[in-house]
Amino acid sequence: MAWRDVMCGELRADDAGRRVTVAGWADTRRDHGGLVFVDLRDHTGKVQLVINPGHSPTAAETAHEIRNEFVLQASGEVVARAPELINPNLPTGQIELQIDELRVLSRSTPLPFQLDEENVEETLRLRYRWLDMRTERMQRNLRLNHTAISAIRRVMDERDFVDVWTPSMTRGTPEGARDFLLPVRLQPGKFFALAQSPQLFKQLCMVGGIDRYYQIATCWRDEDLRADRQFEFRQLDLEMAFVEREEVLDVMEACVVGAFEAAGAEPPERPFPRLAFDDVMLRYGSDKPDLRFGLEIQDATEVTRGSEFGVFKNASCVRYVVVPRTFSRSEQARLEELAKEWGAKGLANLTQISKFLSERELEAFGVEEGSTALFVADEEPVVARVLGLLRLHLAHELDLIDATLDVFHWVTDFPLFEHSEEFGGWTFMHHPFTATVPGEDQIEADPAHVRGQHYDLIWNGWELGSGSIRIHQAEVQQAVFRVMGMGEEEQRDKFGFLLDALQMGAPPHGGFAMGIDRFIALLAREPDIRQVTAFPKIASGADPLTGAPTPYPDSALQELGIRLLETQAE
RNA sequence: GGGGGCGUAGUUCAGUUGGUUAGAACGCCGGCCUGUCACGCCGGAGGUCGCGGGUUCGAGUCCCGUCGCUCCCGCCA
Repeated sequence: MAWRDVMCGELRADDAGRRVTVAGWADTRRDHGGLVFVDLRDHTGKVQLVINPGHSPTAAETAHEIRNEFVLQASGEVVARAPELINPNLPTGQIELQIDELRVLSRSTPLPFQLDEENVEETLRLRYRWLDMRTERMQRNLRLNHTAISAIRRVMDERDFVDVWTPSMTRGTPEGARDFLLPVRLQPGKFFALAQSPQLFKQLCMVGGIDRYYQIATCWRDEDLRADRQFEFRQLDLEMAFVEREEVLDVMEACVVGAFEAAGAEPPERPFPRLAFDDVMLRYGSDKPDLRFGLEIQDATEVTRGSEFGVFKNASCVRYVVVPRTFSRSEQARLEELAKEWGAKGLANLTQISKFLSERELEAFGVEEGSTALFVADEEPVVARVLGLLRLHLAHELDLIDATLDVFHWVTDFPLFEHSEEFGGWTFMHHPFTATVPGEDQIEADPAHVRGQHYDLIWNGWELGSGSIRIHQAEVQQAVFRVMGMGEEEQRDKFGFLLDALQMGAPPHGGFAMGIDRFIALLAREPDIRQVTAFPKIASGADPLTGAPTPYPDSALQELGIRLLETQAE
């Protein structure tokens, strides 16, 4: 006999009279001594079981044993409830099951936390994730995860993308994020790296004539964990041959809209706005600005050139935000303290420095009564970053964000290179495979001003992902490597296979990679990706469920040619 | 590597200027209960106040250290 022939949440008034068998978890029991009520739950919902000793004495005897989260199988007749007994809070509330057979399939010890309790400490939820997964929230999130990915796969299918599997164990990329290293017994002293992304493999697929590649690819990066970052995460990774930027953006927008529709949410309007990097850095101080609120940054550098105010006079960049309220002395001090934490030398309030400023300057700022202008003067990147973070901080603190909005936009026209203090030279801003927006001849002549055909997708200030049109000519790729200070030998060593491929008939191509987990967290209205991940790690980098990572015996390490430092050995 | 927050019963929390036996709700255990649906009523068990040290006649409360969790900065091509 089948374990069940109907799901708990499916029964309705017109099922009255049917004899059914249901199975699921005891959500709540109300034991009246004689009569016992049990709300039986599965992922579709709950249904009330009525166990009446007059109707079935053996079932009633079993019913008194039931505790929370026991797994039960129950058979009986679907009975319409009398009008005064209907429960309007339950979709199945018009009926109940009059039970004549009841089996306990599995018992449960008392739980470490109650499933309906809110604010349970997350580490405890993760330690017992199998319980947490029974909650409506986690059921909804994990199913949304599936729904969204299914919708995206449909978009990919419709557009003739081919799902190609690429290796997880690959060659390290020391320039990027920190690699997870993987020692290998057959090659002692050498390491694979877990793929940070399938970037180079998908480009090789283009050279290989796949034409349109995609993959829901797992990626690994050994960096600190955050609300939007885990060690391992999934990307919608795609690449297209013979393609222009707009075609890539069109595919990505179709994926986003497709996922929204599948989730039953109101999709954002297409096309998403395209904003230039220089523009967003100036106005929002970030390359992933949250556009759900204003507080735009204003530039004052022209006006303050030659200012009497020393702080302004000596700064290469002066910018400010106007906040529609005033701040107390202590509030101002707190903001300045934050600005310093973010790297500014100070945070000037117009009312406090006005006596140092000229008429011309004061007029140019034109701040209204009841508003506050906050200035940062420094090198341009510092000013942008600090005001960008200040803008976000104030928006949260002053509750300026309309949480019902979904603002998608693209950021385009990124610089190809940025100057690196750390390396004392040029380094790429996103990755070194991005094609330029004309001006290949400028790559070496004027690296500071070369723009890459790179684009980021932003949702409410979260970077969902990025892509670019790639370099498909070996000479151009080598020019980029040279700007980064990479000699011929190093190029061959690290990227010889790519350069070889680019010399054997590489089509123009481009693509994108979107962080699926971030996307789904936002779609689920969750504050972090752990809430949409079945078994995430906590911020310390451990898995509270399995206890991983764990030490290994010396014998295993020896086989891999690894010896721990004394400080690490237990 | 740096900064902020938190840590009291199984869970979520309260705990006054430092003062007698550290409380509540839910959960758990026992009893009663045939129309409840967050069932109700009666009774009960349950605490290394994260850990270590200090100040004090006296510390959950103050100080120092440490551990854990968390958010942010750095980092994340």
